[in-house]
Amino acid sequence: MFSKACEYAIKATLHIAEQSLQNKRIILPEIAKAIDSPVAFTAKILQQLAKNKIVQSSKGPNGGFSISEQAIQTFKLKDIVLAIDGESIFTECGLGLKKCDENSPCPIHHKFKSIRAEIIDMLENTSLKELSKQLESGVTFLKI
Amino acid sequence: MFSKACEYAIKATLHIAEQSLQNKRIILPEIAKAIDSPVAFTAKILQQLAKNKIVQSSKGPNGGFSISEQAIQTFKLKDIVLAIDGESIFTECGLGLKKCDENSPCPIHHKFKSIRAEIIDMLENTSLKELSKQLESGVTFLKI
DNA sequence: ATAAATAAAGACCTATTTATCTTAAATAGA
DNA sequence: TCTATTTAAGATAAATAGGTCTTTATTTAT
Ligand code: FES
Ligand code: FES
Repeated sequence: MFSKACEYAIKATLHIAEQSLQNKRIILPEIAKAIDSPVAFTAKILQQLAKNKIVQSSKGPNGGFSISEQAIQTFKLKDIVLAIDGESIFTECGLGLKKCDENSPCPIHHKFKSIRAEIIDMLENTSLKELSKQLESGVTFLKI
Repeated sequence: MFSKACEYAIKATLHIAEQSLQNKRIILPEIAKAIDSPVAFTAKILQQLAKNKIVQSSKGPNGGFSISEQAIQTFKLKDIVLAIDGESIFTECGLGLKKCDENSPCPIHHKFKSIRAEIIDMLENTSLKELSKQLESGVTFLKI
């Protein structure tokens, strides 16, 4: 469903959010450890998230990554997916036709459309808050 | 959702089915043309479909590919997807955890589970018959 | 038998994604 | 100001997915 980069992006963002809810900054190597991801690749992804104002980065001692309470409440999964994977998941044909078009539908268009609608609904309506709270309370996990 | 190979596999199979419903064999270059796919790559995919007994191939003049009426009625999308992409779509964690496990769910597990169930339902319950009939009657398309 | 038409098989190439490495920039604190 | 700590940026490398090419095997018709 998502690229590896996007998977890491979601996990990293949620881990940062979990820490930020406790007013803690967190540095790259600890993020990578928490989500079981390659450090340097994670750095690239966090750069992109920072450029997209989803996370905030700061350099130097006591630096690291954080997310504002405001952002945790307003950003949805959709925002991360758009920032990393673009809009393909929202628009593309399930069989790879050049365009997903109601007027020349592929064989699975109608069935795929409703599944895609569910995916979009999930991405649009799932907030970072909700997911990071669950992480904090220990009912969900970011690795193994 | 599917690999490129799997997309081609589904389209090729449906085109062959459409032809077989009219008792026509069809040769590789015509399949590739009908589904707008690279010929040599399509050949590889058809080989795999033939090994998995989803399509039938025959060599030599008047050779080509076909599917039995029986197969058209009994095979589902699921069979093609399993043959080409394996079972990952049916089992893997939406965030790439090593295992999708109810007992240590990732943050999107519960939401993803229901979407995945819909996908599986679609793949298990959509027969080649149904889709190739729609193609034959011109309400769906395999390219552009 | 021979030639033509077809798919099968396997080696090869290319593009994209995933991942790493090296250097630079910024910041905090001594 | 100097050093340590952190992210940013960009070049590079490795792995995977996507795609091609060449040769072989099989079949049909002449
Ligand atoms: S045309 Fe294929 S999903 Fe819409
Ligand atoms: S654990 Fe991630 S989808 Fe089940």
